[in-house]
Amino acid sequence: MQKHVPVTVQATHCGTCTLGHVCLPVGMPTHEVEKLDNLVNDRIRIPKGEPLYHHGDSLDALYALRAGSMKTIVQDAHGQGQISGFFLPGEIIGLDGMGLGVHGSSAIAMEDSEVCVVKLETIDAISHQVPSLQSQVRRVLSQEIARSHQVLLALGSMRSEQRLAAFLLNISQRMAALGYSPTEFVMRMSREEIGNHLGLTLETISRLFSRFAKDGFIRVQQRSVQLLDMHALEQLVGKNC
Amino acid sequence: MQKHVPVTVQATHCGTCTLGHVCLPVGMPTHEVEKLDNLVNDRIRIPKGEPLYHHGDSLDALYALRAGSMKTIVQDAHGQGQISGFFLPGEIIGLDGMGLGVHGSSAIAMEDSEVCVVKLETIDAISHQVPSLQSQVRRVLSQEIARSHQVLLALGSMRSEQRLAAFLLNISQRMAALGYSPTEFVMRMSREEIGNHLGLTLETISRLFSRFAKDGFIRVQQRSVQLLDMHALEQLVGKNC
DNA sequence: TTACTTTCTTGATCTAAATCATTCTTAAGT
DNA sequence: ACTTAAGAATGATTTAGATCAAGAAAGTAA
Repeated sequence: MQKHVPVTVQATHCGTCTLGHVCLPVGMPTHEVEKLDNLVNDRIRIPKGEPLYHHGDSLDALYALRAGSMKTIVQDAHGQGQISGFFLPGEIIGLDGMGLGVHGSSAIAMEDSEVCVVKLETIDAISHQVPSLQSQVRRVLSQEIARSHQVLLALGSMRSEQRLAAFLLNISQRMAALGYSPTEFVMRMSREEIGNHLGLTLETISRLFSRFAKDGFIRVQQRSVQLLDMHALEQLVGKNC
Repeated sequence: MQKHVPVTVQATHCGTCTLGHVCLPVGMPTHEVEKLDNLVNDRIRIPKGEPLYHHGDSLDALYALRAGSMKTIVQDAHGQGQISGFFLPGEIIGLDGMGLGVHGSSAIAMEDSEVCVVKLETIDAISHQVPSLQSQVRRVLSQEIARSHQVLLALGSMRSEQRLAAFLLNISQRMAALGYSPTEFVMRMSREEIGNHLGLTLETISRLFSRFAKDGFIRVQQRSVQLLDMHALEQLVGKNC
């Protein structure tokens, strides 16, 4: 399934990776990060639209998104799926299904992307020398839980406009963490994908974008968004009425 | 916040606990489970309606539900929360927020309950002797992710009747895992709580129960439910039309 | 028992968002 | 450039589920 294009010659180590401050090693002291040289078993390039893995594939590794962006889709038995998350560089993919050893979702590249492959057995091996690694893995796992709880909150108890506002603010925050502008960014996903993720239709998303723009909250041009009034968006999410 | 009622005298160990086959030690060889004697630091009784922890409380342990049932609530900034999950004996609570060290949700007992307290540092300490413990923790964490992805799927892409059917089947499955009847059980939660969890109102839940009963899928009497036609419920969840 | 509270059911009405339908944009291929 | 296709905006209509409202059960306390 996967297109293995191991970028071997000049293998990047966690110690030298520019994403260290947002990826798996977040918060680890520098001298510990340096011990993670052999953590990444492989790096894979995934062309736009191609899967990193599919629902049902067996699993023995997790993936750190190094470049590009991906989406994960939870498959419904007989229907089309629900997009459970969008991923930006430095974020970890493939955390569900670690229990059963089988992926519970599919991961698709939204643009040409590259991931670092971290095998579970490698994690266990390295954590003999670097005990804090285990807690790092726990951290990203629990972050993923917290993340999906936030989506749950949106889907379960927010109205359409609140969902989109919360979504935009979330993207903004993650862009900022990557060092990009929190107020101006290009979204890699279509209206339909946003709608799917938020439990709405593409028409509703489109209308909301227009309305937010009319109200002066944002400026939209295709997939590039500019947040003009983040406070208004925050207020929108906050109010339960 | 917590009512510590350490059941000290005859402390129960994982090795002798009857929930071993569904709880943290699932799948571990017996001789390894025996080494978990000191895993449980404490046991706490939580009376009905009382919190085990609250959103924002600092966190240094996770909890294994030993008896009773609990619900976890994700708090919205200004409004009331969304019930992110219902928990049965043997299930692990408090997995979100492990990253930040702060609980991202609140856990409330739905009936008089008892939990085993497992401190994170104890886990790390014991995993020196029992290396497989780390992967057990990873397993429950990723299970929690998978679980909340299922809820996400329900909230994002199912109609009301499908959500309730999926919910009933899920409870059924977990009751079966505990050795109870999969077709006849008493639910600890109110219509309102079910509705909240599924992103619906209590009226809708009530109407759906009535309709399912009329259609011969189930029999309901207050909170005790009997699944008469599980196949019909499965079909209902499956069809996307 | 009675009174009282909480939970549940059922009906009537309303509304947010879905669906259906059409035009407009932008991008991609020949 | 022209042609075709995919994505997006916007209007018209429908509908699933919310909201409003009123009783009926069931549990609890006096």
